[in-house]
Amino acid sequence: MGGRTINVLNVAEKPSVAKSVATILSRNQGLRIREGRSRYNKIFEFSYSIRGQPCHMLVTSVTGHLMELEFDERYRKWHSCDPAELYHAPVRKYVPEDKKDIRRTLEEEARRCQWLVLWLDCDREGENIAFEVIEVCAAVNRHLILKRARFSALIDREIHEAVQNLVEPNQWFADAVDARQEIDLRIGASFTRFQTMLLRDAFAMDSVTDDKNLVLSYGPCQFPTLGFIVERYWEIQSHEPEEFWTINCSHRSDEGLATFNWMRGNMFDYTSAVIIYEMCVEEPTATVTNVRHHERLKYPPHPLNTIELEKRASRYFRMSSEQTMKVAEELYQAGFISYPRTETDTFPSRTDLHTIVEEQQGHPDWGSYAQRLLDSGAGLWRNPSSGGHDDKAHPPIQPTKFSTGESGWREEHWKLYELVVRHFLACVSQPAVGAETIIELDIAGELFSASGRVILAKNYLDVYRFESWGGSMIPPYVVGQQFIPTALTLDSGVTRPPPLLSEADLLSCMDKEGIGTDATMHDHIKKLLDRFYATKDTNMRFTPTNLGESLVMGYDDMGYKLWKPYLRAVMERDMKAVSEGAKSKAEVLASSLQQMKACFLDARLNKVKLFEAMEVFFERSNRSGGDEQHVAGEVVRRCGLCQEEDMVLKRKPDGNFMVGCLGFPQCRNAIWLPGPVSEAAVTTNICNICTPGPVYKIQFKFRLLEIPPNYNANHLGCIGGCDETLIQLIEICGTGSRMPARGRGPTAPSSNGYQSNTRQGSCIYCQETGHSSSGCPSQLSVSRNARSRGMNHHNEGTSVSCSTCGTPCALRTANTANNRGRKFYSCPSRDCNFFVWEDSVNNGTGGSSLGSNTGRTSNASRNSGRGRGNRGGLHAAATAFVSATGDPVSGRRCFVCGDPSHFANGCPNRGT
DNA sequence: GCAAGGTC
Repeated sequence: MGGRTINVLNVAEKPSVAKSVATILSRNQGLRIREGRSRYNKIFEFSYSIRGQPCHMLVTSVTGHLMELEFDERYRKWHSCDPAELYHAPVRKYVPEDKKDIRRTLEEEARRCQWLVLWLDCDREGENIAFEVIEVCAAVNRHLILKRARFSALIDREIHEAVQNLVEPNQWFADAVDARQEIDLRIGASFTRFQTMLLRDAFAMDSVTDDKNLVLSYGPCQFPTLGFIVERYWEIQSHEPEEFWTINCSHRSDEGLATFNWMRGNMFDYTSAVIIYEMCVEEPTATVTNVRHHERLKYPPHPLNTIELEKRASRYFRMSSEQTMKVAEELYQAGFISYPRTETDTFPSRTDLHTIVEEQQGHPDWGSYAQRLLDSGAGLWRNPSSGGHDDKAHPPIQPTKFSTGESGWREEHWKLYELVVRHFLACVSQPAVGAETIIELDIAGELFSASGRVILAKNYLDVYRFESWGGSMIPPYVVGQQFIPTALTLDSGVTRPPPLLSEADLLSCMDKEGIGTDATMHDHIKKLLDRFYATKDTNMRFTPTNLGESLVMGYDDMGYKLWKPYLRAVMERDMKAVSEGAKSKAEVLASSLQQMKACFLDARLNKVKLFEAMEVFFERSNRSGGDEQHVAGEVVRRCGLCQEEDMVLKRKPDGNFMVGCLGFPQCRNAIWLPGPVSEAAVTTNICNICTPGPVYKIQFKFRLLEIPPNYNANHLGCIGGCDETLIQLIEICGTGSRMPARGRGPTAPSSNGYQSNTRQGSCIYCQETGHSSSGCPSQLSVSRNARSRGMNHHNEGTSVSCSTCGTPCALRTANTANNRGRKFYSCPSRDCNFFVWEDSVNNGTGGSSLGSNTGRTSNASRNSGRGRGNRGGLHAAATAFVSATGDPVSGRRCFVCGDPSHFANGCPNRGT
């Protein structure tokens, strides 16, 4: 090799990498810097030798993608074409306006170079950007020789090795991204245009926003993210509290107080709990059966990556992920922390951890801790653990410059810098050490246990002030020791639904299901807020808006998983196949676009489902103009709800029949007819049972294949409530409509149009289990108006407000073994524990068998939902069997009625 | 006026 000097154009993904590469390769010798056409992307120049070839090196950068994908001009305008055409409309890549100056720099420099070396990040997106750079440069210099530098970190050895071992750019990687971009664009644009144009003007959405240009966007990342929020919301709505019982024991001695928990945990059968409890009270002597001591370690966190930074900032400082990334970016730009967009939670082995700690020694708050870390005699140092993720591009987030705070910093800068530093110091520290004691008791054959913990060494907890480790003292006990408990109580509680999703929960869901990347997750969350699909409360928890819930409900009723993460997962698999050469880009594009187009066309055919879902929450707008004309039909009877208009038989555009009030949308009385109806016509035959009359009978024809064999295809039926055949067919086959019930849990099947109607054992009208549909008090007529926000299918009114927080409480129906059918009010607010049985409100006792309105489980037990065996706190629950003197033995009396002449299991007043 | 992905 050797010979005359060649010009080499080096291009990095961002200015900071260009600077690092240039600094490392030039060894800071003879490095010249000049301006490019764009403000941020400088050009570095120096001499270098690649495998003996003398080179004049020019190092510059882009800022991420240089190009965007867009439809051809003819398809840009929303009304320019049918959205279905967007699945095959021509697309092209172009350099957007704000990137044109970068393109000019590349063109100008490429003209005078012989080689182009691509220093883009070594991931799929980076490879794709590499080809964008190639496209621009090769267009002005056909003779350019193209090379790719592969590096995994910006350190000397890696960079020098990379430049001496240049490889070919990887077309497969770039193709995978091309496919992803095209699929995202076509699906996103087609569904967004479709649902925006369909719904925006059809419904009065002033309650959502005054913005007349509201866009109802659909995206393969934003919708699954919304789906997580809605799903949790539904789970909460459909939660049925279950009453449970547990025995608590406490013992106060000169040494202090010990609280023992029943080892059976929570028992859901009242009678069994009472019987066991009475056995304990009859023989209350406690014998200590076991005393165990052992050492416990609490480990520091793994090195910090983006998602953990976002989650922790949300938990510790209540910062949104979007805000966190903005502030982290600013700290990064100013050089205080390392690159904040990283998946890596493992320090590369060559990281000089000691130097980073040394830099922090002078800090007034954590400087002395840093000094202790460096003192080998203190034994505080520990080599950091590995979280097991490495994106091969960036290290974990760590401090890169010492600061005691800068004049331009806001509170968020302070907090985030402190988090990054303390997190780093924690990572290289020993775990906290605790001594735990567990004491086990036997009372009448029942086992109880208590535990205590003493922290022996705080270690990393000294610097990581965001975490704590509760220590609780427990008096000493010895095996064989006996005592009479100070209190032995039978306490009750009810299971609580899980909480709304927090921002940290949401990020975890997205991470787990592969929705978005660490650099974009916060964007998707913000988009949901910007689009009015969800709101975030002061506790950083997300609730879907009516709009968000309607959209998910609509697609769910079509039976589509468009709001689930599967679509993205399939796409991710396809991308992987393309990047490995197992499938071609064209293959993946053709198959997934064909599938998505079919899905789109089908969704459009079923658009009535979206309408119905929207009708649950929104009034029809006058502007609707009749996109969804209801065909006027024949009168069946007078509307019993508004008593002003007639109910008429209609066939919906999807082919299903219903009887609806002509007063729609003011009156929403509607009766949905069985799905298998193929024809229906109102006759002059008047039902002689149903009142108020007249109710005209309808001649039905059913599709034989869709109904059970013992039913006839032809049926003269009545919709007034007397017709068992009709009721049974609706129960068996479902209606053509979505059901009035919400609160569907994740287990609800939805593979066919009838799924929500075929659940066993519950009434199809009101979804309650206490009666069958033929005995439903609402009969066939269900007012869709009742299905408003915040009321689930158990709601019967909102006449009680929470005495704790004032929130109106829904009246619901219990479905527990002991209280089936019994009504109760419970506060919908997450942090409120208000609960009261309706009968105790009505008879003026104000309390319930739970002893008080606050007999709730604690926060700690909520996450487990129906958590059998959960030991959540029950401290405020009924205290049933402790005498005034504190001696349980002398105070023996029936738990149920208080009579000392018998126990609860023989009580004549006890319910079953 | 649509997506998601880079990054400033």
